[in-house]
Amino acid sequence: MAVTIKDVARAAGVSVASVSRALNGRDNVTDATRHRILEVATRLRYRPNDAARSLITKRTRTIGAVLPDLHGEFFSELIRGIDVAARARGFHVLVSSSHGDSDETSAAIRAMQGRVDGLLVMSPHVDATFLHESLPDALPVVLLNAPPDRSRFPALHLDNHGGALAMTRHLLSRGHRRIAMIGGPAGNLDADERRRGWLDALAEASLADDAPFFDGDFSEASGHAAGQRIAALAQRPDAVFAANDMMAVGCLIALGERGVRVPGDVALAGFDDVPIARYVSPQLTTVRVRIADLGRAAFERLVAELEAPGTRPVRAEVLPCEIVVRASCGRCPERTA
Amino acid sequence: MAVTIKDVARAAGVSVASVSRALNGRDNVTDATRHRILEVATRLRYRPNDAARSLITKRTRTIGAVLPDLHGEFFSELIRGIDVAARARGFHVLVSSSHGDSDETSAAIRAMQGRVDGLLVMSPHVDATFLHESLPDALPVVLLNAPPDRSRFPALHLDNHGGALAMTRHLLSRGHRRIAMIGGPAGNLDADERRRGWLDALAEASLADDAPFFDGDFSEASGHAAGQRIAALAQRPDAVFAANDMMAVGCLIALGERGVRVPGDVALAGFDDVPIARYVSPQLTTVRVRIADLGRAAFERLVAELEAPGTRPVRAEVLPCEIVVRASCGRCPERTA
DNA sequence: TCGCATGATGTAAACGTTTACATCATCCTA
DNA sequence: TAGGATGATGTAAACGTTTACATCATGCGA
Repeated sequence: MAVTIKDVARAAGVSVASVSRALNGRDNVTDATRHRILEVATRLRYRPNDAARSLITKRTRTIGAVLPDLHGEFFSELIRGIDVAARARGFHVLVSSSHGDSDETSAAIRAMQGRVDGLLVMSPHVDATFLHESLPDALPVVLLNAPPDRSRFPALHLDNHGGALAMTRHLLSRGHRRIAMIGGPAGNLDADERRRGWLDALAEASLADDAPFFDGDFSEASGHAAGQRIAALAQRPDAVFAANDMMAVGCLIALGERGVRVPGDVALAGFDDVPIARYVSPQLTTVRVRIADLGRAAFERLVAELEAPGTRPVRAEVLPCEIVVRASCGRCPERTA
Repeated sequence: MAVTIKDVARAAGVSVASVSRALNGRDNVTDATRHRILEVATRLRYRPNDAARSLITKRTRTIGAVLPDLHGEFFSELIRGIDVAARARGFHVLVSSSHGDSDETSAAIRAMQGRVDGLLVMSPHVDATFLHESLPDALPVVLLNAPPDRSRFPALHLDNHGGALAMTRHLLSRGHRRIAMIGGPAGNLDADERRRGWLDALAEASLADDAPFFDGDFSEASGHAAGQRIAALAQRPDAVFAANDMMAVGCLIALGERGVRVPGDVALAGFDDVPIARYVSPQLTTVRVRIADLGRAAFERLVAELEAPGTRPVRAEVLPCEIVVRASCGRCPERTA
């Protein structure tokens, strides 16, 4: 049988109330008493029972992270960011990596009810309405990279639009005029925003009209397919901007197979800055997203909500990206934020 | 105020005991009563309070996963494997990605006390003694890729030795005689086992004596450095077996920079089968480890311990690896298990 | 010296379950 | 038909905390 607060009280010759007060740092305890209690508690290796505490405080000091099927690096970095921030504040993290469909997501959310003080939810393609049904009004939620809507939930986004805008501007500044894009899966928010950034930058240069766009789905294979089509084009683009690195890598390989040189014949850029980006040849120019920061920021936003519900406006925050210039878009030593 | 078991009892016209029995599937409840209770419970959207339940049952239906700093793919796959298995059995997963030092690991373990029914702990380099101090005797623990010892904990291992043995044998079967290895960090169990497998295979062919060994630390940079030294060697090896894929990639790049062709001049193999392995050129021959399976198996082992403590012998289980033959070791169409 | 404010400490209720035990109705057997 | 076995249901204790409230001692001003 584990040692309880009663054992500590008895051993210290005080009441359980005093033990509770001393251990929770309340001020209405004599220093002498507190000291004695603390000493006894450590000697007895006392550990408060979280269940009993939660039962009465209605707090678990645990948050849930509900994530879709993410590629390894994104997933691990995100969890890492969340976990580090959570630990710093004495919170625990319950994970659920839901595999795609929204039924499973809402099942996971339901299962977490009562075990968590709040939820971090990432669901890049589903529309948020199902969330409103799955979630009890009382539970604080922060959305990650979720579609913008007039939701009652605060949300955090990577600046997909800004990153794509900056990258396309960069390519334009290098003298490229005909800049193609390989897009991501239909209905994916990140993909849409990246496409929008690309288009906006082209529009600034009055080049948006017949800009070549190729469908993709974020997979290396779809990038490869797009690369093949690009290689076969009568009028090849000066540059190709893939909506993520995996497609850029696929495209790079396809171009190589067709004898199209990068960056000699065509410049190439990606998005995400996955580790692979540094290992392909030429190294890939890309947009770096600070994923761990996204996780950390989301957690902090959630904690703010927990500690002072409703005090901060429910709005979307945007985390900046930075472009990372490497060899695949030609010799460009500078690195722009 | 949330709806409690009392509300359900009142609405169904029975006692709380009957509600509890009905909801927990006990057999001593009339079908009629059970049905009525269930109906009322769903109508009222009743959700049992986990804290109250845990308080009395001493169970949380949650397990903790304490993981070191792993590369993205390994981390996410492992969590995924654990999570899927856990969800199937109605368990939750508390994660903690400790960043290296064992102080933090044991802090994480301590923090999880009382919140979890059992622990999955991965700590490839620390010696397991500190675990014995950090862990209460009562808490079931399964170790992942931990050093073998006369521990009281069951453990699961990837078959690092077997994988390296199989890969080295494969290289030998392709006619390579002088097979170098780039090793992993000192004191790392996986690295040691892989080296041992390589040595054992060489010993079988009486080639172990002056086999070239290069130090590495699992980083791409250390592989690159080793590659440079290999390229500069007067008597180059026929093949290089890197203890992980990242070092193999680094080595590949270094060799390419020095004009050493792979697989023409030297064959190359790695370990892990990370996604990058397929995207380098030539594609990398490597040892595939089924990480999600490792997570799943570890969870199942832990659950077995939870449900029938001490019934299964405390011993180490080993999960097989398979070698994946690609272009980097020359044209070898077959794929061996 | 009395009464009162102040501050430390104790008492006990409450949180929402599960479950041992008591109770009660029903059915079967003698 | 009495009485015992069986099985459904109810009662209440228990789990280990936190916290509102009561109590008590102390010090201070009048």
